[in-house]
Amino acid sequence: MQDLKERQKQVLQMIVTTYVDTINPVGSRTISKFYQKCYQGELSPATIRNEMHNLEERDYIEQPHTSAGRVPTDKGYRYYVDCLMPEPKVPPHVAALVAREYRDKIHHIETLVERTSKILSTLSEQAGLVIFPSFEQLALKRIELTPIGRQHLLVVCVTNSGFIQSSMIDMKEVIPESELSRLNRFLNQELEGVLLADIHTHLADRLEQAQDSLRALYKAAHAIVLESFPKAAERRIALEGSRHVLEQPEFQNFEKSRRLFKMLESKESLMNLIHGTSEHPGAQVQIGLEHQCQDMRDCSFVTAQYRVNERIVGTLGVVGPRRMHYDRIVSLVDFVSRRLGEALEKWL
Amino acid sequence: MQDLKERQKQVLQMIVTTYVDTINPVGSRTISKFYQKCYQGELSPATIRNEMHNLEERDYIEQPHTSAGRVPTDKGYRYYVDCLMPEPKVPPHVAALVAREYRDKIHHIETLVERTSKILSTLSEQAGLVIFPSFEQLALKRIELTPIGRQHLLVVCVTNSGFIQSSMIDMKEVIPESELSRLNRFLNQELEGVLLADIHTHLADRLEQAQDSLRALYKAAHAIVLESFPKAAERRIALEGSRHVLEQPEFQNFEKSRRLFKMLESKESLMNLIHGTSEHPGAQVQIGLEHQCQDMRDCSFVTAQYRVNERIVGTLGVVGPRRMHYDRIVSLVDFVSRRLGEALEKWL
DNA sequence: AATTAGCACTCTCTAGTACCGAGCGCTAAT
DNA sequence: ATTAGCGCTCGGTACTAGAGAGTGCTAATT
Repeated sequence: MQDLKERQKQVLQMIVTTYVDTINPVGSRTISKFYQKCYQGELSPATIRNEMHNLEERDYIEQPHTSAGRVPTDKGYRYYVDCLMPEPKVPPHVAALVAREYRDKIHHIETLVERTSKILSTLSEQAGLVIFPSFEQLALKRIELTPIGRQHLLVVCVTNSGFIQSSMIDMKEVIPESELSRLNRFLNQELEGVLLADIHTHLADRLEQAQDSLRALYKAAHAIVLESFPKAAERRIALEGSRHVLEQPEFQNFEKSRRLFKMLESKESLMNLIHGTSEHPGAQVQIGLEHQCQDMRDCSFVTAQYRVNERIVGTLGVVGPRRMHYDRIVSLVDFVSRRLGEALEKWL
Repeated sequence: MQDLKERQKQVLQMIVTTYVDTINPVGSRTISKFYQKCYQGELSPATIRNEMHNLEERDYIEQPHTSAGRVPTDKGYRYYVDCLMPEPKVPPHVAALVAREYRDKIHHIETLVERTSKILSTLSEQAGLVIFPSFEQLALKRIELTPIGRQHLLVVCVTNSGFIQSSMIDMKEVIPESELSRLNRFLNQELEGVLLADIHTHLADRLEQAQDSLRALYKAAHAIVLESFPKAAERRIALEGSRHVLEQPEFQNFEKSRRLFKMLESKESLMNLIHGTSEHPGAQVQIGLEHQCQDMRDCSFVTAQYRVNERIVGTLGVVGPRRMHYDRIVSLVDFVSRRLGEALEKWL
């Protein structure tokens, strides 16, 4: 694809920005006036019409119907986001608002995540969503076995960064106190520094190579670990402010809003759409059909990974109509993802 | 309010049921035919019109406009729910569906609650909601202090019914192992059988009466309890299937759906609406403006408390348009509330 | 006294029509 | 390469007419 001429870029940019602002298909007259104001040059509507024709031939814009103005296509938005959009910058008052939300101590990780989702939604005026962090990529610091009554064992593990994961397991047979504390010491020796994701295989490997004298110990340890770390921890999503999307004029249409809500309510589909996105730092944008999901063809996603100790632990972002203020939203999502990471690091 | 005549009841009942089924204001002709089918009697449209006139004068039904059929008012629905509705009965296939959802072991309480909410939503074809259980009204069985590293203390408490609540607290100063286990034993002696809600005041009272020798111990215990049981545990709500309400014809109207979603997204308002409801067993119904909330004037709530060991621990229910199948929904909500209670009891 | 047939009236909903205006494409002139 | 001008297309709005559903009222009937 050969690149666009300078003036075509200008026209495309104006079409995108005015369309995003006004929802009205943009006509040549409007652009002509706008051009005068922005670039001091003089261009007649007819000239603009010619440029528009070129842009339309190359699929950057389209007409909803004859005798209407032009509207950006997915490709047009994409070009805008990649090449035309002003450098994303978070305005100070937004930064201040976000900072204030994270200021006071938050006791539950749920609260933190849900609050983040709400921040995204309020400041973007779209739907905000946060996939709950997974600590699979963090290293184990210590593990603690506590008997609860006679029947149950509470397994608590703490990661390097101070996160706690606890679960209760049934014990088939009663393990004496002394045995338990030996097992506990053993687990800590074996597993300190191992990634939570690798604990299973680590123990399984060691069990195979183990001498007979240690086999029993390994076996007990493995059993405990197996039960207390469910293999595929189902990940939760916090979604806030879907009503904002509903309020967009393009979703007045009943059929469209129905489809949208079907999607937003299915956590699995949402997960698929935004979880696989690239690992590069900074925000990614998926525009319209780029994500291949017919039901969401009128929506765009702006997402970013968030990190703890430079390890990716989750994804967050914003869902809105294709017609969105990409520059504002991209900077917001990027900014919030960093703040959430920091908040998690400072958490305990 | 004097009661209705038998035939008026019949007419009102037919108006409610056919309106709920069809969304169309019900005319005298329709009722006349319906009457023939149900009661074998013969009544001309004109007679029905007279009865309708009476019912309208007494505010049980109203006309959207002259020359339209009749529609039940809040008062009309209320009379239907209180006096006319068939005895709520859960059809066997619904019971089976619900039972299946609770059959396999569920590891997290979040999963259990969210699944319940989804059940309510799917089977009612409305929005389902469950307020997370609060264990404040359950008695403490044991409490366990575990040091994590040198900085933190994990406080785990188990209720009579086997529920776990754990929280991590910062320690200002390092407490030696022996001191800690003494404290632990002490806490268990003091607090076994006390309601979670009363733990604070219980310890505070004892502290005041304590002899000097025990003062230090009480003080430490109180400090720990204060930090690990946040005073007002903010309660979460699981809400599923709001899209169903959106799909109802009466919410096609943009302004109405906007108002509805504003409400549904504000957990606090929802909480206020359904939390205060009566403690009687079985489902309660709030119809239209009965709940005094203008933003929800077109909605009804069907809610029920759910219990663990006969103690109320939470509320669940269904939100939908005023025009809903009250008999079906009431039986469903009542049924599910009992099943959730049982599931929680059998939980560990 | 209760019921019913008949009729005039009201109001919504739909379809059809006409018209306005925005915006385009094309051609010919600059 | 740019632009002025013209004819054309098409969505949106306003207006009208007619159909249909349903009522309320009156007078007749049981």
